[in-house]
Amino acid sequence: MLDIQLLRSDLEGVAKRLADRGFTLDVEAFQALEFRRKTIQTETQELQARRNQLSKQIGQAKAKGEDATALMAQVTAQADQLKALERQLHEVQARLDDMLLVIPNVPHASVPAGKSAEDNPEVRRVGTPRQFGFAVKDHVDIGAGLGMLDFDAASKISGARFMLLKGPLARLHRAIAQFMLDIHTGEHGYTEIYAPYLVNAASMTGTGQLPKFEEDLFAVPRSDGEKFYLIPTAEVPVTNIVRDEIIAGDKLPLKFVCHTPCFRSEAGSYGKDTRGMIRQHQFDKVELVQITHPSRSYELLEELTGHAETILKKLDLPYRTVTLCTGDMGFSAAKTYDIEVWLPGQNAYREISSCSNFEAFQARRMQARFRNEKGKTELVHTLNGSGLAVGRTLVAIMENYQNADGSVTVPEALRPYMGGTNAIAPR
RNA sequence: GGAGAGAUGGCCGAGUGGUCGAAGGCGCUCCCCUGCUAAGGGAGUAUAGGCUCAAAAGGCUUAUCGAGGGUUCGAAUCCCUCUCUCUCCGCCA
Repeated sequence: MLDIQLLRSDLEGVAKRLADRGFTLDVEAFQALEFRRKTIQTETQELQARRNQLSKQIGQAKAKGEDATALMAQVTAQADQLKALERQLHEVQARLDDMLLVIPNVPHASVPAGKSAEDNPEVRRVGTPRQFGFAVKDHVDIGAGLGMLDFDAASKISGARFMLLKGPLARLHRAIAQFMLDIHTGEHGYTEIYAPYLVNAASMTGTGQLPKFEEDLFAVPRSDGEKFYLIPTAEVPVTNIVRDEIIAGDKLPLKFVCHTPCFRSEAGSYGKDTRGMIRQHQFDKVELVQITHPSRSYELLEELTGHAETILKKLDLPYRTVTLCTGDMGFSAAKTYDIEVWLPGQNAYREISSCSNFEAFQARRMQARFRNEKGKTELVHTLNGSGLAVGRTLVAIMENYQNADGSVTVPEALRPYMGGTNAIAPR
């Protein structure tokens, strides 16, 4: 959520910056609502002040044993009008809130302008794609050849966009997550979190998934008529740890790492990535979250992105990092780096991590604050990034470490997690 | 699933219809005293808004005692609904 003060003071400027990311801010509608709010609020508060004053006098009069009926009549006379105004004010403020909740974040000044993914500048490229002396297969064929990746069973059990792993490949999937958690906790100073996979609407609103993107989420009904939402990323439960909290300034930054399954309906992505495990309704991810002092959030975004990249370096997977341009950024982000891993089966770099600084956008929705140097409360900045998507890391390993005989070499860093196994071979 | 208790400021805790944004304590900040330490004395210390002001300072004002609704001239206090927490019983990985 943007600061309403910013909209009041620089509406045209905000509209212009939002236009860069393809969002049209309805300036007239905002101004009209603001004008109404101002008028009604002023009038309401005047009547409230009058009521409070008269009520006080009534109290004093009664204490002295005097007759207060005249004063009471005065309050009664304006009661209906006040009630009507309070109701209107309530309604206008709710509408203003609704409007604010669906306005995306303003891109940071360092974000390059652009319309789509094609305009994302590359920041760096690390590692060299391997030369294969044989015809490379994609992970679907490799998995089928191994007899350890079964989409038929998954579609029988659940439907499209699910997968089932077996044997050593399932273990490799588990090993990847364990490895990532160990690196981030042991070398990067993150605290491991285990969090709920079902969350309430307030949490989803806090991080920005609601109210605008409900169709992207899975939900389960509750007996009380409300619903639980399945988390689309650990960002949601983990960032909401600090919702409605005031954190001591010297505790910042908070650094959390959390491995969870992620559930996405993938509405509107029909036909995209239908082959393989690139785009699933359920996938695992190790997520990094930082809660920071506003003055350090951009510095820490670089650091966090580096933490995610470390995993790829340790796995010896070639990748590149791009800055998302204004037109390609997510709703809540002020700046995002995508890390893309090389997939020989697709002959392309594909997203495996997305690292963002949300500035105070989520913090304002969540009322997540800290006590600053002056002892005043101030909104924190929130950051997060995948460190990394587990399923896509598995894909990358299968494709980059494939051998001519259909086996897959286990990257050295993962062997301790695989009981010392060097390779996964067809059985 | 059944029965009961509770939710107040950064924290603890008082407050059952009137001048209560809220006693007291702790914590924190500043000052004083004391030749270290410890102790003592004083002052201050919630948040979010609105209007005003060129801006800042300031001034006026509203809301907030788990959430929402209601009663009342007036609600932390009374009524209703909901949420959450705790205790006991039952069930359970």
